[in-house]
Order: sequence, then structure tokens, then C-alpha cells
Amino acid sequence: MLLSKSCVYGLRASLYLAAREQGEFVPIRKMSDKLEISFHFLTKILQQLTAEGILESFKGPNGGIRLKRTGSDVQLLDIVLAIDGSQLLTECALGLPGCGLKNPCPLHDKWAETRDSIHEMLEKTNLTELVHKGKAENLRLTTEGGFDILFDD
Amino acid sequence: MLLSKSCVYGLRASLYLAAREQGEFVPIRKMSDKLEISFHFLTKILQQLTAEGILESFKGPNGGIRLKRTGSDVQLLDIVLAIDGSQLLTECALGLPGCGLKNPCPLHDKWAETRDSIHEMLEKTNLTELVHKGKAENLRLTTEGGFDILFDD
DNA sequence: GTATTTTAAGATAAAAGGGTCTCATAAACT
DNA sequence: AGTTTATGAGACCCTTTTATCTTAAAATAC
Repeated sequence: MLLSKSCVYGLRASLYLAAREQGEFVPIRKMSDKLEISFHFLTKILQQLTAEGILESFKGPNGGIRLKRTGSDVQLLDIVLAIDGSQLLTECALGLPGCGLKNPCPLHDKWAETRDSIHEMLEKTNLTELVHKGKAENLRLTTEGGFDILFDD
Repeated sequence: MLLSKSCVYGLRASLYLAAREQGEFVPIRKMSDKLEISFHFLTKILQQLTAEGILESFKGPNGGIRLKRTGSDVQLLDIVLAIDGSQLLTECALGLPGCGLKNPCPLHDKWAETRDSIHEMLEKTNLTELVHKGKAENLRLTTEGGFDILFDD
């Protein structure tokens, strides 16, 4: 799998938040229900994103989670790096430690090229962009149902 | 991780075989020593590749494993598909089942493009090509040491 | 035919990732 | 102040992957 499950859940949750109003704090329980993710597991993932300054939380009644920056200011790469780290974008395709320009494996050059295209895609795509697309075409963010079902409270 | 460890080991082993003389059967024990892979684990992986018709084995004294086809006739994709399956090249970046043209997620289009570039790289690269490069530049196939150390018996 | 060298196949064990549960802490409302 | 609603942090279990160990089977050489 390219991205870990934690990372995928983090992306889905971030997209969900970006699709809601900016200032609104959304309870994790609500998010876990809507996105069909285990509450406690999602909590852990959101904690990571909060620690990285991508999200912010508010305790107490009417508390919850929201984006710290605007959705257009959060690239997919930010979330991937926060959860999975840079491994995917730096590691050797043959799993050799320290494979780089100075000590490469036979596949290094070709793989570096491919890897860069992944990097570029993640770096140039922001949350708002995907939310717009999702809303316009009613694309799904969960196993079944469209984008709209996320919002009928 | 992009490729499973089994798959990475399978690739390294296949490159090793492609670098040796075509007709020669190489004992698994020798390969596991040279490539620093657990003997029994490597055995299992090679069995998969043998079952897929990429390698062939010969039992008894002077037996071992060799490529069934020529190295230039084996693409990296063949090995990846044999061990990891098509998952990497078909799955949704957001982990949604059945994400495709008819029921996509917001990231589908962008990811499909990136995924295709991985597919293309694996499909257009063959073993002999990498062996040539490895020999010419003495690139490593193991944690330390160059290409040449694989061949002093 | 028997010993030897090899692959083949299965059970088993260790490690990592994914997921759940419980308790503690913080903040807001009454 | 106390209750409620929420996050935060930890221990814990389950499943998959990775790795090891043991035994069986095949084929060659003698």
C-alpha cells in the first residue's frame, strides 16, 4: 500500500473538515460516524495532525476539531509527511539504506524520477481544490454515498 | 512502503540471477548468502516466482535456480505482479473500494495519473538493462559493497 | 540402492501495523 | 461547584507481514 491506513484516514478527515465552514469546530465523534472510522483510532490520527499544526482542537461542549489554516493552504503533502513521514519520498525502491546520488542502486535513477512525480502531485494538490471537485461532482469520501451525505447533520 | 519486503527481495534475487550466466543454476543457499537474505524466506519468494514461470528450479546436487526467460524478457512489473499483485497499480489513494471511472473519489484522477507513471516505469524496465547499468557503474545490490562482490565465488 | 545435495511445503514464532478500550484532563454550561 | 461534553494519553488485543525452523520429497552421483 502506498499510504498507511492512518494516513488515508487523516486525508479523508482533513477533506471533511475543509468541506465544512472554516470556523466551525466539529466533534470527533461526528467525524468518526460520518467517515465510518473507529472513533478512538481517528482521535489518535487527529492528535498527530493537531501536533503538527495542521488542525486545532477545542475542548468542552461545542468543542471539536477544525483546520488551523485555510483549506487552500494545506497541501496533501503536509498531511502525508505529518503521518507517514518522508519515507515514501526518500526511500530506495530496493530497500537499500542510504541509497542516493553518492551510493545508488541500479534502479535509483528511474525510481527517483517516478518518486518525484508522486511528490509533485502531493505537493501541488490542496484540500480546497479537492473539496470543490468533490462538491461539484458529488464524489464520495466514504465507502458508499456521495459527497453530500456528509453534511446532512 | 511502496513494495513489500518480499517483493524487494524478489527483485534483488532476480537481478542477481540475470547478472549470472543464463544456463547456470544457482543454489538458493548461495544467493541468500550473497544477498544477505534469510535462506528460508528467500526460498519461499523464489517458489512464487517459479510458480509464475519467471524462474525455474532444478533439484539435486548442482541444482538451484535460474531465470526461465532471458533477462531482457523479464520486466520489473512481472516480478511485482507475481509477488505483490496488482494492488499498487489499481487501488484508490484514499483506500475506497471500487474507486474507478464510474465511482471515483476526489483524488482519483490525479492519483490515476501518478499511478500510471509507476506502472509505466515498472513495465518498461527489464532486468538486463539494470544489470548492464549495475556492472558498468559497479552499483550495489546489497547493503554494502558493489556489484562485483556478488560474483567472486 | 544409498548418500548427498538440493528444492518444496508446512508449522511456528517474532514484529509491526491497525484497531479497541479505559482512564485522565480540560473547558463550558447550568 | 458540579455536570456534561469533549480531547489527550496510555495500555491492550488482533491481524498481517516478516522471518525461522522442521520435515518431506526430488534428483544426481557414486
